[in-house]
Amino acid sequence: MARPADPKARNSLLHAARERFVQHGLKGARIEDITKACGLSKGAFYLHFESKEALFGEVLQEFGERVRELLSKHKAEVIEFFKTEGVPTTDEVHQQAPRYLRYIELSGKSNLAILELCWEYKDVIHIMVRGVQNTAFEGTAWLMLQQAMAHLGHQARVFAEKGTIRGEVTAGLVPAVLVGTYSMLCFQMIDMKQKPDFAVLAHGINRLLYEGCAPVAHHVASSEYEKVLKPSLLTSTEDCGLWAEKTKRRNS
Amino acid sequence: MARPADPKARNSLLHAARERFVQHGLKGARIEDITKACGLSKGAFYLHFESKEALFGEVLQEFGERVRELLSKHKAEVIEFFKTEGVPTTDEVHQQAPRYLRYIELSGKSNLAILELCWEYKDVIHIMVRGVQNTAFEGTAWLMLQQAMAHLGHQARVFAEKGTIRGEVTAGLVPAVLVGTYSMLCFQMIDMKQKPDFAVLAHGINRLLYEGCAPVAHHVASSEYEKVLKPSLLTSTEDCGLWAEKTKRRNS
DNA sequence: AGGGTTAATAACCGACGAGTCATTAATTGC
DNA sequence: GCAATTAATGACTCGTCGGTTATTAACCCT
Repeated sequence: MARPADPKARNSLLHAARERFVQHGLKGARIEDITKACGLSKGAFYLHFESKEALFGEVLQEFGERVRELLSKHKAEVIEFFKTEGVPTTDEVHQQAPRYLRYIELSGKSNLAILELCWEYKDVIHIMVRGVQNTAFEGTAWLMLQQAMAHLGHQARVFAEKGTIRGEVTAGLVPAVLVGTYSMLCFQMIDMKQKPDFAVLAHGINRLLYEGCAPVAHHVASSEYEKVLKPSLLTSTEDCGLWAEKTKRRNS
Repeated sequence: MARPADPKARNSLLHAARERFVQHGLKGARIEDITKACGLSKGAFYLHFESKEALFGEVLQEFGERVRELLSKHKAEVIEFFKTEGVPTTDEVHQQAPRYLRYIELSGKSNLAILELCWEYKDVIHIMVRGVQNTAFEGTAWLMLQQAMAHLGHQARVFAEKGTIRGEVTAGLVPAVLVGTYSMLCFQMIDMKQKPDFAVLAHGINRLLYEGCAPVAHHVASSEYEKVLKPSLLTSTEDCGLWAEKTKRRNS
C-alpha cells in the first residue's frame, strides 16, 4: 500500500557517517556529504535518523554495552580465580610460580578480548577521543577511561593489600599505566590496515606490570637501595590527591 | 605622536583565550567572548592577533620549544651516562645495584622535569588533545606523542640489545607504556587545583617499567614458565607491524 | 490502471560566527 | 588648543550548515 524505503539505505548511511566522522569529527562532518556518499539527498537523512548526534549515540550505545559486558565478565572471572586459587604472593611472582602464571594468562585473555573489541570499534574510539568537540558526547571518552581506571584500581588494591604490589609504586599508578598503555594501542589502531597480534601485546603488558610492581625480592640487599636514592624522593608515598576527586567540568 | 595601545591588552587576551579554549575548544570559543572577558570589543582582537589560530599557534610554538629543549637535554644526559657508566645489566636490575639505581634516578629526574612542564602548560595540552577539531592543529598532539615514543623507543632498543629488556616484552611496548602513562597523568592535571608530588610518580613509573621489563632471574626455574603458558601466546615476538608505519591521515 | 501512501528531493529559512571597515575616542607633540 | 595619528568600537557582510517543507517520484494493493 505504500512505497517501501530502500532496505540498505539506513545501513549505508550509518557506514558513511562513521567514515566521515573519523575524517572530520562529529561536528565537522556535513550531513550532505554523508548522504551524497550514499547517493541520497539531505532530506533522506532525517527519514532515518533524528540527527547526526542521534546516529552516533546509537553506535556509541552499542559499543558501551559491549564494553560493560566484557568488563563485568572479567570481574567475575577474577573474583572466581581469587576465590578458588587465591591471590598470588610476591614470592610466586619472583619465582614465576604456576599460580602467578595462570593469573597472568587469565588477565591476558581478558585484555585480549578488550583489544579485539577496540579493533572492531576503532573508528568509534577515534571519534570519541578526537571528534566530538562541542557535542553532547564531549568527555565521553574521558569518562570511559576513568571508569576503566576505577575498575582496575579496585583490583590493584587487592594486590596491594596482599603485598604483591610494593608501596613505592603508588597503587593509583597501576590503572594509569594499564589504561594509558591500552589507550596508546587503541590510538594507533586507526592507522593500521590489518589487525596485529594482540595476544602478544596483552600478555607482555600484564607481565611487565605485575613483575614491575612486585616488591624487591627478600634476598636482595635493600641497603643498596637506601644508599643511592635520595630519601626525599620517597617521603610522600600517599596518593598525593592525584586520584581523589571525581572530576566535573566543561559543558558548552 | 599617536595613541599607545593598552600595554596589558595583548597579555590579557592571551590569557582569556587559553581559558576559553580549554572550555570550548579552539573552534568553539567565540572571539567576542574572549574580548568581552577582557573588556574589549571584537575588533580589538584583530589589532593584536591575525586570528584565533595564530594566537594558539604562538602559545603552542612556545610549548614545543620547551619540550624539545627538555628532550634533547635528557638525551644528552643518557648518552653521557652510558658513556661514563655503561648500560645497567639484567643482574644489576635484579640486585638493585647502585648503577641501576643511579640510572633510575637520572631517568626519574628527567621525567619529573617533563611532568613539571606539562603542569605549566596543562591547559595547552588539554586544548591540543581535545580542542582542535577541524583546525590546522588537528593531529598535533598525536604527532608529539609519536615523537616522544620514537625518542623513548631509541633508548629501549639500547636496553634490548644489552639484554636488560627481555624479548617477550616487545621493544615497541616500552615507549607505549611510558607515553601512555604520562598521557593519563597529563589528562588528569586539568582537573587538579594543586600540583601533586610528581617526583614520587616519575620515580615509581621508571622502576615499575625497568623492573617489569627485566628478564626473569637466572636462578628461577624457567621450566615452570613453559609448563603453564600456552606456547601459542608466544610464537610471534616480532613487532607485528604495530610500530612500523609512520601514519598520515586527516586533512579537512 | 489508478488511487493511496510513503520515500525522496531540493529549494528555502534561520542561526551563528568570523572577519571587515567606517566611525569614534584617546593620546601625543607642537 | 589643535592637528595628527592610532586604538578601539560595533554594525555590517558573507558564507556555512542544520533543519524544514512543499513538491515529486516510486511503489503497493485492489
